This record gives sequence, C-alpha cells and structure tokens, in this order.
Amino acid sequence: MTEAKRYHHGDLRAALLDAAEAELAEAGVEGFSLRKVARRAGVSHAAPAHHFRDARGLLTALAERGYARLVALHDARDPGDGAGAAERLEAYGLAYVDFALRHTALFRLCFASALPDHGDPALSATAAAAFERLARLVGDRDGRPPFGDAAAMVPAYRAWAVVHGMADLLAAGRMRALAEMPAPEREAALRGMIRAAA
Amino acid sequence: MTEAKRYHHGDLRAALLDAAEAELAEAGVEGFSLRKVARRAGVSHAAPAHHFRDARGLLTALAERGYARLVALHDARDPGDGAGAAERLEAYGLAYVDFALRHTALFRLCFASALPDHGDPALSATAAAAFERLARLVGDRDGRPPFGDAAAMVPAYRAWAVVHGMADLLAAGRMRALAEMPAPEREAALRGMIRAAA
DNA sequence: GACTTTATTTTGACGCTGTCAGGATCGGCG
DNA sequence: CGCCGATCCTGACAGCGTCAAAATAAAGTC
Repeated sequence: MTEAKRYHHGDLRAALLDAAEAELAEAGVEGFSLRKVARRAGVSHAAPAHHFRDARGLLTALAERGYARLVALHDARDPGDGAGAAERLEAYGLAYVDFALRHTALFRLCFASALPDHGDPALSATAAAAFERLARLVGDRDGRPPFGDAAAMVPAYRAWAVVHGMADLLAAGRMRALAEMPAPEREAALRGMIRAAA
Repeated sequence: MTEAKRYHHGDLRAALLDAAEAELAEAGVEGFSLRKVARRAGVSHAAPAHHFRDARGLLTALAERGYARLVALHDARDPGDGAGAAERLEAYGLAYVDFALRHTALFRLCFASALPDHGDPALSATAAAAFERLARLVGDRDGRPPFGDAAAMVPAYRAWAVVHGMADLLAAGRMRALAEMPAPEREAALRGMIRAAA
C-alpha cells in the first residue's frame, strides 16, 4: 500500500484538512485542537505550521471547504433549470438545513466562529458565492435583480435569514417538535416555511 | 469604598459573573479564559471553582444571564397590551437583533456554543421562557394556540427562524448592506421583514 | 555522481490554559 | 474561647498553540 511511513508525506496539506474536518466533527469547534489533528494525520505537532501558518490558517481553509459542502448539497437537490425559481429556492433551503444538521461543527465554523479569518480573500469569495446563489434564485423568482442598492437586497436577505435561522436553531436542538417529525413530514414543513416566509 | 481587599469577598459569585460577562464581550467565546476572569475579579485562579464547579458551570450561569438580557431588551421595547400582537412581535424581533448586536459573544454563547450545559434545568427553563414569550405573541396574532402538536408550533418556529436568522447573520457581519443603513431605515427594513415573513 | 540549495518535517522549549489536591484564612456558632 | 465549615490561595499536572533550531528528504547545478 505504499504506506511505508515516509518522511515526506506527499500531500500532507490535504491529509491535514481531512483530519481537521474529521476532528472538528468529533470534537466540535470548541474542542478542536491542532495537536490532535496532527496526531490524527500521523505527523508531529508542528508539521501543520508549514502548510497553514497557524491554527487560524487551517481553520480558514477548512471553512472554505465548508461552503463548498453547502454548495455541493444544493447541487445534489437542485431540480435544475426546468423547475421554477421558487422550487429551486426551496431546494437551497433544504440543502442549507442538511448542511447544518450533517456538518454541524463545520456550519458553526463558517457562520458563528471568529477563529477563521473571514477577511481572507479566498474564504470571503467562496462565502459570497454561496450567498449569491441564493440571491439569484430570489431574484429570478421575483423577476427583480437581487443586487444593487441596499433596498434591492432586502428580499434576498429575508430569504437567507429564514433559511439560516431554521438551520441554526435546528442544529442547536432548539426546535425539538420539528426535529422529531418523520423526515418526509419535516421536509414538507420546512418547504412550507420557506414558501411562506422567504 | 470599603474596598480594603478582604479575604472573603462578600459576593464573589456575582462579581465573577460580571467579570465573565465583561471578559466574554472583549475576548469572545473562543478567547474566553477562566483565569483571566479570575484576574479581572482580583482573585486567585482557582477561586471560581468553589462557586461554579468549573468553566462549564460559569458559562452555564452566564448563558442564563444572556436570556435575561434578551427578555429585558424586549421589555424595554414592548409597546404593551394596548398595541396589537403583530406590533409587539416586531418589537420582540428588534430586541432580539439588539441583543445579538450589542452582546454578540453572549448571544453566541446562548445559541451557538456547546460550552454551557444546555441540559441544566435553570438554563433550559430560562431559554424556554424566552421562546414562549415569542410563541405567545405569534399565537395572539394568529388567534390560534402556539403550542400543542408539532404542526401547531410551526408558525412560532417560523417567526423564531426569521428573527434569529436576521440577528445571527447581522451579528456575523454577513448583511453589510443592511447593517450600514442609517438606524431608522434599518429598523424599518427589519420591521418589514418581520411583518412579511414572521 | 557530488554538492548545494530548498522544501518539508521533527524536536524541544516557552507561556498559557483548566483542573485537582492540600493548605491557609475567615465568619459564625457552640 | 475553640472549633468548624465556608471561602480563598498555592502549587502541581497535563494539554494547548507557537516559535526556534535541528534533521531529513528532494530538487537543482555543475
């Protein structure tokens, strides 16, 4: 298996990102530790520094991966150009909730943590792309451009708030009655909330 | 002044809570440190242990205080029984946003952190009370009881999601166009979003 | 092929953290 | 007055992130 414990790893950067994502999922944002990630990747505690300057750097790269997960989850649910924008928007909302429930710690890292450097160009671009996807769907649905002056953005903001609020509260276990519904019913309820509010 | 540095503090528990709240506001959830809190209160690093078993205990008590802040902010804005439930609901939403913007770290501690023990009876009761206040307003507005089976709770959940989403995203700096509006306009926009979606 | 340079990883150290055990001091009650 | 429980301190421990310096591998140069 060519796993003969070389000194040079080959692609340690990717391996560390994988280890970090797994570690994050197990320990959560607040239990996250750079040294545990290094151990998990089978490497010394200072090895990550060469690829990601410090913990902040690693978590910044990881957050970027988070937004990619979100977009991928939407791709998986997106009914495509054939469907109406309203329906595609519902799919976006369901993907968003999926992301929060299935990758809770990563979701928290992306949206509620000061650990990543949200000013990092790569990260903020990826984050912006995820939002623009939603904004475009809202614009298509309303037949109105979703960008421009502040007032023009309000509908997209509203949709985002609804979807984000559901996701965050569900992930925090704050909507028990909804979380405990059988999956099909829950999905229907979520769709209804998005239709009515977003 | 009577501040002659007594051995027995008098009310160290409350002093530690104050120090912890101030420390949290400055350092954020992820920069929070029990020892810094102790130093700020002018006490040894192990002193907090007697009043709050450990850091988790302190942060649990602090989160409880957070929900109290939220409720107090609503009280300050609540137009009272004379007004309609819809208007009172708007006030709740604005107070919620206020809470997130003015006590961001505390807000995060309450809703997006695993550090407090959310199973603690006192904390979960306080949290439930804050939600029930919102649910009741939604019920009054709709002329329908907000509790009961899962389906009955959906309207309150929806309102909560809208309000929580706006607050969380605003606090994270994710709605720049909205955040940069002059205060009166922003408040009007928020009211509009609540009316339309909640 | 030998030598040098560069990239990658390790080792060891530092100060910080939360928690625990044990000792010191105080307030109040017998 | 003596004692006891409540309160607070001191000192220790392991784990943490980061830095400096050494070690090793790989790539480039002649």
